[in-house]
Amino acid sequence: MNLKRRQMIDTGYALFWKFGIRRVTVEEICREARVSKMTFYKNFKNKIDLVKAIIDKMTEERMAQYHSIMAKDVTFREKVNLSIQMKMEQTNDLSREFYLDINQHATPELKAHIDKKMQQTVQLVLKDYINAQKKGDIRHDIKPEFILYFLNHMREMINDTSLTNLYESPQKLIMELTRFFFYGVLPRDEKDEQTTI
Amino acid sequence: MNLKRRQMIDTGYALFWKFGIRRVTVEEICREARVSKMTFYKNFKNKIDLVKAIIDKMTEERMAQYHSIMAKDVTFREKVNLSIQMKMEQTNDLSREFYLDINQHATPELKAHIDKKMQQTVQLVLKDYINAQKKGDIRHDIKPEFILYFLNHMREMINDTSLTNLYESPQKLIMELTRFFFYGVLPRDEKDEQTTI
DNA sequence: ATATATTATACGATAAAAGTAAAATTTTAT
DNA sequence: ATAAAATTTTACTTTTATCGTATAATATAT
Repeated sequence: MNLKRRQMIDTGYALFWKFGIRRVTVEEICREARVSKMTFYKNFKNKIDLVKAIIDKMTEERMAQYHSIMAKDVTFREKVNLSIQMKMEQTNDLSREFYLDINQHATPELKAHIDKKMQQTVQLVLKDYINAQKKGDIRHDIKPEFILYFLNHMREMINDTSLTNLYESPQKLIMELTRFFFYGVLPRDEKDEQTTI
Repeated sequence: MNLKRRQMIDTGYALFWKFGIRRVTVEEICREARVSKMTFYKNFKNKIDLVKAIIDKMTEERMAQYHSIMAKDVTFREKVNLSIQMKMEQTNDLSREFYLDINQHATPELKAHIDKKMQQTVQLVLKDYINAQKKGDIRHDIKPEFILYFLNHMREMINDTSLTNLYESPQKLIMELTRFFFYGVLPRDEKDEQTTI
């Protein structure tokens, strides 16, 4: 019966989304989730462990969504368009408060966990792009390792204030990066709906 | 130089609005307001004292707004119309978090202070309505205190889902309430621009 | 009926926040 | 330029909140 677990993850997500991590107490989550503190600590090592579980759930859901897009019977470019859309919607998953607390206040342990998760998803996505390259959907003269590098460093760029300052919100920057990544990769000869100067 | 004081009140308001009172620390307010802790405690007895100052400022501003409406050279009906509009806009002044913390977590001292403030403003508005009644702008057989009660509870009604569900939009409900307020209060013999069935 | 899960309560340890004091620095007015 | 006032810095004590755990009591499922 992991109903309770789900409840804790859901209310944890809701509260963290609103107030960030540090402003929310374990007891508060328990109260909201109608769960005793003991069951909380039976399910999670501590608050950070809950954050991890939440992030895991989020990334799982994202990956499922991503895979369902990649499984569609449409052109690669269309898949790319859909995943851009997806990414845009997902910017709402992490509120500013949640995001700030993770990046500024997170323990090295939590950061490591997030990095690991990122690595995993990156590896999966990379496979798709290597395949796409074989099929000619991506330029042949681009190193897959560069794509990997770029994907790995997107978060760093998002945290780079000199970059974020150029945009009205982190979300806008994420959109820009994503767009740049995809459209910088597409082969030149496949211009279908794009118009030039 | 009460610039610092204003800064503290403003950032205090902003943070309390977002997170409620208990989730915000004095040091955080100082950091945000670019003010040392010492000047905070030179200006305010404690955090609750800052909350009081914020509430005082809010009520002052509201009252100023109200008085500027009542000073206009328009009919009483129009004045009431404007003040109802004003009240509806003020829903954004107190966030849900701020409101909850005040009502659930407030010390008896703070509650007393708020009650006192409320009483003062109520008395002022009451005067206006008693005058209006003398001038014949309001039915003679209605208690002015009841009018105040009704106006004060309009916001609550608008937040009552069982009521809002009856209307296609909150605005429609506001219109309904306003219309109800007028027809129930205005003297029968003064029907000017209204047309009947 | 018995194992398992969950809660309620109480508790000590720890960390965070509140609040104070004194000296150093900056601002402001003269 | 200088004295007075305001503000900050630093360091500190006290208070409060939160964490995390132990235990006994209660509920739930098979």
